[in-house]
Amino acid sequence: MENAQETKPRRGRPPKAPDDAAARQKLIRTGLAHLTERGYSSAGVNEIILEAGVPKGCFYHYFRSKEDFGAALIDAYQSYFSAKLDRCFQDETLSPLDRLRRFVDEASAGMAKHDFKRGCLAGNLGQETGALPAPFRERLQSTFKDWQDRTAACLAQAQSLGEIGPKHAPQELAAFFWIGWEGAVLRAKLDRSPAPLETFAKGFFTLLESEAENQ
Amino acid sequence: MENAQETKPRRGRPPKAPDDAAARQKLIRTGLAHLTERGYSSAGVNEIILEAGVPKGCFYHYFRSKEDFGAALIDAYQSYFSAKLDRCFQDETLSPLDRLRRFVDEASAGMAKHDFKRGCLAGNLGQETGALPAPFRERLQSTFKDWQDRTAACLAQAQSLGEIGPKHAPQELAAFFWIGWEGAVLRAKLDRSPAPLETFAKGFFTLLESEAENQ
DNA sequence: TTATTTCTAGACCTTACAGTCTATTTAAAT
DNA sequence: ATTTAAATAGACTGTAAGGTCTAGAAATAA
Repeated sequence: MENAQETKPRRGRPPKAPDDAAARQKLIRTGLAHLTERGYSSAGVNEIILEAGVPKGCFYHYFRSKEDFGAALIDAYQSYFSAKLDRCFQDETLSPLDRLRRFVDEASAGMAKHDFKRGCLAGNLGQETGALPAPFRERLQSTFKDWQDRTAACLAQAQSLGEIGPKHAPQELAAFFWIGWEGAVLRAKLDRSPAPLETFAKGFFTLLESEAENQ
Repeated sequence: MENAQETKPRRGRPPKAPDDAAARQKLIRTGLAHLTERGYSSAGVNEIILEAGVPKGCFYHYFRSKEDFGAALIDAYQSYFSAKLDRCFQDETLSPLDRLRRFVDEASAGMAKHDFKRGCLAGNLGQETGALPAPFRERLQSTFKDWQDRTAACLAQAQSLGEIGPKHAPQELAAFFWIGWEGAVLRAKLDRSPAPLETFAKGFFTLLESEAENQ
């Protein structure tokens, strides 16, 4: 009666909400650092727990397996990144196109902060598809779809404001953007340089400009 | 005297030229299949020699280590691919821009032949940088530089023939192309679909067209 | 033939890895 | 207090991986 939820209170120590579990969070953070740098296959559970300062039993208390952990990392990255996109794409102080530019700048700064040694988790794992647990594929695809949709919405606004022309569908442009952007992140990592990000962004915005001029 | 090369003939069984060594070639071919599909880290020497039907001692006769093998694969892929580019970019029956289109079509057909399960070796390993033997990085970078240079030469021709405008430098465009193309290959592998290749190619050629119109 | 070297062959070794097991400690309900 | 379950702790296990070793077959100069 006094309990808001209908579940009667069980005896024993109640489980922490996953978000509060410090050890779990530490594992996720450390795991993201490792996987964005090394990918899934060559990332070791032992290394990760060592760096996180969490014992093994604890890892397998929160995650059934490395695969389960990997899936959790994809989800964590996906929501972290969606939030980042929203922050940029819903910034009312900027024009829609400038919001996209803001994302590009922030992402670039983010890579710089780690000396261009860390890439995009979705890109890394996407490339590893052939070596990954099968369920990862769908998760990664829907991740890209999500980012693409948010980007398309931003581009649609730009289009309705006349910042870009009506020549191409926003969805098509957004698809183009994410295809190329992931390639740019890949090269930035390989070259340890922001140049590929800039090169791609410059080309992409040139494409958009031409769209505006040719309408 | 009768020997063309100055090296005096040694006793014992003479080493086969690497190109003739059937076992070595089989290993390279099988290795390329595995690494384009799974990358370096998760590809197993044992699996490869098993599929190649070559005993282990034989592998370590031709290659000092997995790393050495990987380096040989990069070189093999690099020269195989450069030849492919030359075949396209020096096709006199086509206009320069159509040569690039030919490359896109051939590469797309190549991926389709393997059900989009195999990607680009350089792209795969580039993404794995953080987990790779350090010397691989430079090798991969020079691989991309080589492809980019060949592509820039083709675009320069297109520019001198007026197929594209003088707005951007061919090197810049070629850099943009390879950044995005590798991203497209990544996504094509993840999606098991030619769509990303087409989407990127379409956008890229649109960009070039606008270059022509705006000159 | 014989000496010498390459190439083939695969059993074996070592290490690193994901995953298990058994305690112990901590926190809440009774 | 006592009971119950969560969370921490880390030694241990089994296997798969890269790499070594030794032996023999094949090839050619002497």
